Amino acid sequence: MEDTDATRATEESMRSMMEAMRWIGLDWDEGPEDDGTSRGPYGPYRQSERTALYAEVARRLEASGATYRDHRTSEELEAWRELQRKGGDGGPPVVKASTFEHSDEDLARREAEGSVGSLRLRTPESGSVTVTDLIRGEITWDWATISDPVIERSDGSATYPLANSVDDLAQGVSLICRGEDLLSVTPRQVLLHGLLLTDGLLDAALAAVGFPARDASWVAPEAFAHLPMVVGMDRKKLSKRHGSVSIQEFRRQGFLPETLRNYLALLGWAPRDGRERLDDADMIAEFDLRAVGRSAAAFDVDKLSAFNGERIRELDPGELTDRLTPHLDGTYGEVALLDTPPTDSQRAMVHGLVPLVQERMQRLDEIVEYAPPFLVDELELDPDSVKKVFTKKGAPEAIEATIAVLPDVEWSVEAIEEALRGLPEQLGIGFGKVAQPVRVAVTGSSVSPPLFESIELLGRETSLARLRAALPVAQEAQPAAE
RNA sequence: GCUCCCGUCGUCCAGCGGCCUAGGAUCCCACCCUUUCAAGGUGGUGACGCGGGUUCGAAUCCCGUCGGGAGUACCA
Repeated sequence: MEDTDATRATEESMRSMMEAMRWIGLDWDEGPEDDGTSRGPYGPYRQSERTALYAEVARRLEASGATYRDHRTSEELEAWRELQRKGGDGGPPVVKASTFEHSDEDLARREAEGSVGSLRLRTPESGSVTVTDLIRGEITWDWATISDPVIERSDGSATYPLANSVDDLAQGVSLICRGEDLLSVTPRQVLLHGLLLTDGLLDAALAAVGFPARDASWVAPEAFAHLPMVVGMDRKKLSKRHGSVSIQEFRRQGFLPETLRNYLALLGWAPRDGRERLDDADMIAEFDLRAVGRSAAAFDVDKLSAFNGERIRELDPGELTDRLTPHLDGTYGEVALLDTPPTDSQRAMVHGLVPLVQERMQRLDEIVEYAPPFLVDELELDPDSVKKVFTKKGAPEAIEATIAVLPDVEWSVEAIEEALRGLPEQLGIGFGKVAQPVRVAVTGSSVSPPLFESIELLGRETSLARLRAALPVAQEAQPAAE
């Protein structure tokens, strides 16, 4: 867990990240646990708990001459960079020991003033590095274009380059797989790996601070894989709503974790046979880093939604009922249509509703659009639907006829359908002219789950009560007689 | 500015010199089905950034160009 930046890595943000990973279904064999402990033989696994190791390594690196101290203040550095960028003496802002190391006098003066300075790693002044990336192939940089990184801040804390390089080796990391944004940081990482392995520097440091010894067979990580960035539909990187925050957001919106896993795997990759619908076993069996694409992928919520709807339709009704519950009891939203936990009758109602809504949902949170008529005592009629449907000629008659026929039908979907189907002929109008007014009366809206099923689910009493209550509204809405 | 990366339908992928008058998915449109909304079915619009090469033949190889992205922190 990379929490070397104390200002960003709060207890809360770390917890939220682990929760998000667990929800989406990513587990780990070795690493931190929720309760603050660790699991695995090469811990601790929070970088904030490994500071003694980093400091020990830094001392040894310093003693070996691989580093130098930089006493410049942030202001001095910023001014220098500004000058360089503007073309000051022609070069880009590359920090190299050759031009940056303090003279003996300057060093003495700064130290006398009490400055500690930060610790920079000396990178080669010339020559080049080539790293092999599983996704991008060979990439080469000239060392002259690479700045000497700060590996220890003036307050003594380790920075990401040091901490990660140490942990790569100390914890036996075999594959470094991360975003493309970290590609340019790779040269200094391999440089550090080499230094840490030289003369057993890391092993000695590990022993000195009492951390678990490395397995002797570990060398440097076998491979790097820099994955393409995921960007928004506007091609800008997913900054504002990224990371754990948006994962929790997807959860609230009712995306299934298995949908997210499937969709995310397809960003930058596709199985050989081109199938898009993959379960975990498929992905584990077929995923191949070498087949990952190299260009940034835009996150398309429409496509995600389509996938999600497909998976919702495949859930069995009992499972869907369970998954819907947190969207109805106020866990994820402000609307609480169910008690917590739901009563037996509430659960039965949701269970009965599931077959009616399953094929018309893309996200679980859409249940709040369908459920109210079935879970609420006092039905409110949607004004737009009233205006659109009740004003039509024949609406009150259709409702009256339904009221007349409903008390005596056998209470089944089929019988209800048969009874209502008989009405158009009797009234001399089309079936739509009957169904719509009845729909609005019973469900409160001109858009609802299938009518006969809805009536059946609501029950004879509730359906009749709603029809009777709506009748005067429909009569009122009729255009004045000429 | 400098360094590195990338460039096939709006979007995600397939394509690895001829099977491509470029395929699938999503989106959009039309039609069918239909009690509303969906779901489902059928069909359709839509792309190799540009310019040079190499080759009998290029989306596929090479060069250039343009465009996009990332990095350029005592953040990670």
